[in-house]
This record gives sequence, structure tokens and C-alpha cells, in this order.
Amino acid sequence: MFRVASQNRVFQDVVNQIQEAIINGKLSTGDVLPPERDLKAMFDTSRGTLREALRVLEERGLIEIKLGVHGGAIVRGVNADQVTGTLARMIQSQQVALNHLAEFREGVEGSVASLAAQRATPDDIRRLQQLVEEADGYVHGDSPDRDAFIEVDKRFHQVLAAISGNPVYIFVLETIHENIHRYYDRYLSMKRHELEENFVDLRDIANAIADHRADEARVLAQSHVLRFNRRMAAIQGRQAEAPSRVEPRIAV
Amino acid sequence: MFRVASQNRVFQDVVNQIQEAIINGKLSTGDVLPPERDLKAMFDTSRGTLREALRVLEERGLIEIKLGVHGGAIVRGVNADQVTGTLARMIQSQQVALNHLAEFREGVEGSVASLAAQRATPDDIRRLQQLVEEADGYVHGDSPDRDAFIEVDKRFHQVLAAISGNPVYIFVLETIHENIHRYYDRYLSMKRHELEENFVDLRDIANAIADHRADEARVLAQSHVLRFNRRMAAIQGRQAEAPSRVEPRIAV
DNA sequence: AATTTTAAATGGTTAGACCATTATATAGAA
DNA sequence: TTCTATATAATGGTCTAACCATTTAAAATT
Repeated sequence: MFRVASQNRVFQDVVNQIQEAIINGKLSTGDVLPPERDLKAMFDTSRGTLREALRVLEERGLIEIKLGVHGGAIVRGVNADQVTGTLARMIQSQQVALNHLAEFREGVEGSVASLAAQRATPDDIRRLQQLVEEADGYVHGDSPDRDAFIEVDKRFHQVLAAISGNPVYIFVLETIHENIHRYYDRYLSMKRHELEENFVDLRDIANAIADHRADEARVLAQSHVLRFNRRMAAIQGRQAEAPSRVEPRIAV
Repeated sequence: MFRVASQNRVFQDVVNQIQEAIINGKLSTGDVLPPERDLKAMFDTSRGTLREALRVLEERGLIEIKLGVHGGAIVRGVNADQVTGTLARMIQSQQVALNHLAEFREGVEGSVASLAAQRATPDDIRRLQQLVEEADGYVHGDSPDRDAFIEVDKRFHQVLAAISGNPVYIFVLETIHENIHRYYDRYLSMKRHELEENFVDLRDIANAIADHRADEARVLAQSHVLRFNRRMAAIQGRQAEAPSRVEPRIAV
């Protein structure tokens, strides 16, 4: 029913006040907080206490601190950056395997594609088709450009998330991407026929969305990601491609 | 390509060392770190610097600090608790609406049900059926017990996530739950016929999983959550039931 | 034996100083 | 004049040393 009312800690109060100002927009991205020595006076605390508060805000991604003259705490606003760190720690501590993350991504990309198919406006569809054409050029042009194609592929997924109209998907995909790329980027070979395969995927997904065939878009997006996962897993060490069954971590 | 090598901050080094020890298991959940005055000597820093490091570790959920004699920093291990806070801030700052979160949950629960249907062992299936029977008792028994049913419903979803065998889903659902309940719990009316509806959902999902009908399980789970979302949205203020289209927050 | 009091361990806070980094201003050289 | 090197000052980073607040455990008291 209630949460503990610790509030024995002064720095926590400072955190709350500054966070509140950021959340309700009194402080905007880019704003610079006063120097520590001024803040300390404003909150009537010691500098040490104030700095503990700044550490917490920084860790939450709400501010960023710059050194030197005209440095200070710069407001970054609410964002999902720290989630990336959490996921990274879970992977490092082996609570989560990369194939778990990859499988989760399959589901998410599938849902995004399905939603996009349900909601795409004519403008959205045109945009997707432009991306497909652009990708076409990089795959079938005179001098295929692997890096450019990968870039377009990435944009394609971001646009799908945007079309879904749900910011949660955008944040989640960002977080997944950061963590998967941290490990897999070096394996991205993308030989000619792989480029071709992936291009066909994008084209088919775009077409399914253009026709508002949600289930088909889901399946296509899932298998698009699945192929990526398979290839990565195969390269990474001939490990099991299917995620292993884990014991439930929570009491159920 | 490269990340900044700031490392000008001593407390960051302390954070890294302690975090590393927690991640690789040299420190386990429940372990108590030495008192600040000892740690300060071990790392050869000032107490202030050490405390900034502890604030960061605490914010990451890696440690918890208790007051008084025999207090100190207690190791909690890697967990997803802080993600709950991030989501809460996004909701508060209106970057994410509750219906966005609810919609995301639909997709996730659908994927979980689908995976569970693909992977459920005979034991898993028996367990689900036990839960359905238990729920049956609370709905159709002499004195229907709403709270007990809600509890079983919750366990049902947790078991599904466990059956999926993917810890990411477990963490994600935990996080979603915490945030949805923070706002919606008070609205959970669950009149007699609503209990009945929800019971039928659980039973059908369990049956679909028992028969390994993955797509059907997905659809059933999705509409189960969708009904919950609709009811909540209706109660909460006759707001639009479909999530509103948002502008893409990222440059695409 | 139960209760109250006291003492000690430990985190929380303060004050004041100095160090390190960096943008800007100034001085000097071409 | 214009470029470059140097000095200056603003600001975050760290340190020391002390005291306050909370809590557990031991000691004293009833």
C-alpha cells in the first residue's frame, strides 16, 4: 500500500526537486544548472551532499556534467539510456543470454510490423517504399554498398517503430539495438547473397504494410530478424540456436 | 567506434571495481561491504568520493544501504528495478502514455503466450491447468473471491513468462506490471461477469497452450490484455481507446 | 525476567581547502 | 593584422577532519 518514507537523506530531497523540475518541464534539455557552489547555497546543503544528488541524477540520465569553465550540470531530460546499461549488466552476469535478447527482439519487431501495417498512412507507405528503393540501389547498383545498406536497414526498422505510433517500441528497440550491436557488430559480414536476402525481406515487409496485411507483416519481420539471429549465432560459436530453457527466476 | 575514455573521475573507478565484483560473482546477494571508513582506506580515496561511488551503485540497484550499527552496503545483485523508475519518469513526463504502455503489454503477452505454446512441457501444462482450476474455485465457488482470482491471474501470467524460457520477458513483464499497477490498481473493479470473462480467457489460453496452438494462444492472450486495457481506459476518463499517433522522437 | 538506559558502530552531513580541466582573454610572434 | 602561445579564472573533482543521526547490542535497573 505505502512505500517507505525514508526521507532521512537530504540528497534525496535535492534529487527529487531537480528531477521534478526536469519532468514537469521547468528545466528543459540543454539548460545549464547553476554551479555547485551556487546550488549548494540554494538548497542550503554542503557541497558533498549536493554532489551525491548530482551523481544520482547523472546516473538516471537526467543530467550530464561537463568540466571546466562554463561547465556544469546540463539537463538532458528523461530518456531510456540507463536501461541500456541495465541490460548490459544482465548479459554480463549471464542472467540474460544474447539469444534471449535476440528472441525478444523477434517478438518486438513482429509486433511493430503488425501495428505499422494497421496504421500506416499513405505518406508512411511512400516513405517505406522510398527506403526500399534506396536499399535497392545499394544492393543492385553498379557498386553494391554494404555499409549504406545496413544503414538503410536500420532506418527502416526505426521508421516502422515510428509508424507504430508507440514510443515504447521506439525506446525498446533502441535499447536492444545498442546491446546487440555491442556484441555482434564485428560479425556483420553481409556477403552479396545475404544483402539480397535482406533486401527481399525489406521489400516484402513494405508491401505487406502497404496492403495492411498485419499478420503477414509480423511473420515477415520476425523471420527477417530470425535469419539475422541464426547467422550471428552460427558465426559466434556453433551454439544452440534455440534459446535454452531457464529456470524461473521469480517465485511463482 | 570508440567510447569516451573519461576515467578522470576516481569514483567511477570505484564503481567499476565493485560492480565488476558483483557481476562476476565475487560478491553475492546478501554480502555486506565493509564500512565506508574501511572501504575508503582500501580504495585510498576520501570518504566523499567513496560515497559518490556508493550512490551510483545504489542507483543501479546493485547495492542497498542500511543505517545504524551493523548497517552498511548490502549487495543486491544485478536486477531490473531501476527500469521501473525510468518508465515511471517517462510516463510522468508524458513521453509515454498509459495506453502506449498497455498496447506494448498486449504485444509482449501475446509473444509470451505464443512461445509458451511452442515450448510447454507436460509438466508446464499441468501447472497451468492447476491454476485454471484454482481460478475456477474463486470465480464459481460458493463465495467468489475477487482478490484471490486477481492473484491467480497474475501468477498465470508469470508462469507463462517462465514457460517461455526467456528471462527478458520475465523482467519486462515485471516492469510493466509495476508501472501499470501504480496507476490502475484502484480501478480494478472486477464485477461478477468480469471475473467470469477473465476466467474464460485463462482457460482458453491454457487450452491453446496445451494443444501447442501458438497463434491462437497469442491472439487469446492479446485480447485478454486488450479487454483489461479497454475497461481501464473507459473508467479512467472516457479517453481514446486507441493510442494516439505520436511524432517520431528520433531522427529517421 | 523484563524493561530501560547507555554505549558504540555506522551511515549522513558539514566546512573549508586545494587540485584538475577548460574556455576565454591576453600577450607575443610572424 | 593575424596567428599562436600563454596566463587567468571559472568550474567540477578530491581531500581532510570533524560532528550529527540512527540503530543494534550490551549493560544497568527494576
